[in-house]
Amino acid sequence: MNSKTRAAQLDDVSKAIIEQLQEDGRRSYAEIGKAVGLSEAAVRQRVQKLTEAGVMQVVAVTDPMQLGFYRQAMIGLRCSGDTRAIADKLAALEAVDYVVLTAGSFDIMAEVVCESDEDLINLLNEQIRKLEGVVSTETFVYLKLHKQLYNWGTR
Amino acid sequence: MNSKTRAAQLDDVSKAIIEQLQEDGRRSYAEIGKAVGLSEAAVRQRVQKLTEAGVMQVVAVTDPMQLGFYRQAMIGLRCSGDTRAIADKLAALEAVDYVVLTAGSFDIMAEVVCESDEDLINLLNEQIRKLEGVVSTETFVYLKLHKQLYNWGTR
DNA sequence: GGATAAAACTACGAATTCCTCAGAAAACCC
DNA sequence: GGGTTTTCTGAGGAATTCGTAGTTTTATCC
Repeated sequence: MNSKTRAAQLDDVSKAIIEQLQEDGRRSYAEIGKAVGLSEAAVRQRVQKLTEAGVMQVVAVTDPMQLGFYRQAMIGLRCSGDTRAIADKLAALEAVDYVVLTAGSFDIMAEVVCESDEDLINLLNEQIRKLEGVVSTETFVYLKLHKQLYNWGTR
Repeated sequence: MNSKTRAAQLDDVSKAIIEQLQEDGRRSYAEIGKAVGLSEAAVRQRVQKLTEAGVMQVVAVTDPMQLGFYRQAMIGLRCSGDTRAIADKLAALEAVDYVVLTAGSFDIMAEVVCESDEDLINLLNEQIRKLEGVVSTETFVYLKLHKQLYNWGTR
């Protein structure tokens, strides 16, 4: 039973808790409790359950630009053979932070984070395009990140 | 002076703090202090500064699948005119959680989160493809999310 | 429908953490 | 060197979290 693929229907209270933590991941259980109408302990239990179930996790997210990674790109890959195996190898690369199997003119899309154009070129030629089964790639260099949200699931 | 675009070089201690919070965004300041060799108050001050500077934020991230959004896709857009204006309009759509201006055969790439195929079709036809300046779109439906990381910036 | 089991919630004391502030140390700038 | 700013530490009190026990609610089974 893979609980990661099926939706456990969340009630409004759990959604409200998630919303609170999407605004501020360090907000206190007590404060969240006040906002959603639950005791502190109940909020704590729910957060623990939601986290264990993989529905939600509280983490720090950073801005690549501010950390010296000046070049980001989305790479579309056309492949032969088993795309899952290729996706595994892509996922193992340090510079790759996002990999998804897709339907369409690309079989896989991967987002990469690099320190410079040179790193990106190296990554592409030395690592990605040498993978067996990768037929061709198309690179979309990021000019400007315009929107990035983490708060779906509560609308 | 837009501090959001230039990297303020982080020292190793701040990077270590970020790593701690990437593992668990609710870890206590005292515990982080022990791990990085700083007092609890100093950790708190640094976290506050990092957050205010936009280098990092601690938030809850959720799994769309577990929340009933069964259809995700990346949409590549070819546009005429000012792509920034179009990106703004895309960003304003609820179902759109990620918008980036790119160089390459697409001018904009947008990730969307929908509850069903029908929602996706509606979104595409009623909202996105009706936007002025959108010449053509290509949709890459997600088959399987393979990797999703939030811990660049510390490698 | 009633008994039983499981799950979710509340309450509360103890332990821990957070917040504020004052002062020390370090870094920086003429 | 003197002055200024920034960063850090330590300490006390306030607030939060944790663990646990007991209660209520919900679900299950016959």
